[in-house]
Amino acid sequence: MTNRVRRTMPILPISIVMQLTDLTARQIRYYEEQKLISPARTEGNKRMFSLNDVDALLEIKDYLEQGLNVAGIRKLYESKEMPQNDQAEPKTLSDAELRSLLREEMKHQARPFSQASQRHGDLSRFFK
Amino acid sequence: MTNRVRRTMPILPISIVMQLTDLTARQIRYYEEQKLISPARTEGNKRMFSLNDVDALLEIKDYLEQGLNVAGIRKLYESKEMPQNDQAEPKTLSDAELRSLLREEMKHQARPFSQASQRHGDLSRFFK
DNA sequence: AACGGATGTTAGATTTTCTGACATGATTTT
DNA sequence: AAAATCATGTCAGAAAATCTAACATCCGTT
Repeated sequence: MTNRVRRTMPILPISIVMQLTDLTARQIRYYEEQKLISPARTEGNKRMFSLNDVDALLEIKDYLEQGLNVAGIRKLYESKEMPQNDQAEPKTLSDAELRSLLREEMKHQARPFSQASQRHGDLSRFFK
Repeated sequence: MTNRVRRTMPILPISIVMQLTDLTARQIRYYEEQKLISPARTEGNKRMFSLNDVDALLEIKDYLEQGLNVAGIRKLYESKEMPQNDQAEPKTLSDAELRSLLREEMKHQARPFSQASQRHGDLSRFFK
């Protein structure tokens, strides 16, 4: 529980997140606009990122490099973060959607995404 | 070594350090002026703090509350940090190199750290 | 009472970040 | 091939965060 607090506490300004992820501010803001992340804001409206946010960004970056597009990543997250809500199905991907995702995958000869999503996402290794 | 990198990497703006330590900006700047800490600076001259810096501030706060004054704390540190191995941080690493190093480590599933820090600041309250 | 140490407060300058708009190269769709 | 879409670059103007420097204040000591 305390752990969750630690990793979700917003402590990093965008400049540092840029360094940590090698993403531009433009990219980070775009991913937020596309609902892939939801960084906190200061009273003055500045974005402030948690360790979890950085993990997510690294994962997003990874997916993009493997050929997925933002929409696909969003779908992944939507279906992944459903286990909470056991109402009906975790919103299954339509055939068309799935085909689109898979086509992207094959094009870039990427591994199945079950792997990538597990590899990254542990920035806490940076810190003690 | 990597552990040292993690804890010395400047990632926190003063506003966050204020929250983490319950110190005012004035206090933090004063302690720097008095050579108790040496936070990094951005290109634009903004202070950027490491986890070690925060630990140090918590320790300083503790000492002050116990009745020591700044001069006394400085003396303490001067005699404590005499040990020869204090050139452990090769100042030759560029920021880019550091970041790349850290990212590499992350990809390769770095193992947990072991080394105990000399300081006993309780930042670990916040981070794993 | 005067002094020095630690902190508060304020002002003006500079840096950082923000949003919004438009530009661009690469694909995909029509 | 033209048009549309995606992800990102870039720029401008505004607002927020931070900086230094100076002066003020509170509180123990001398």
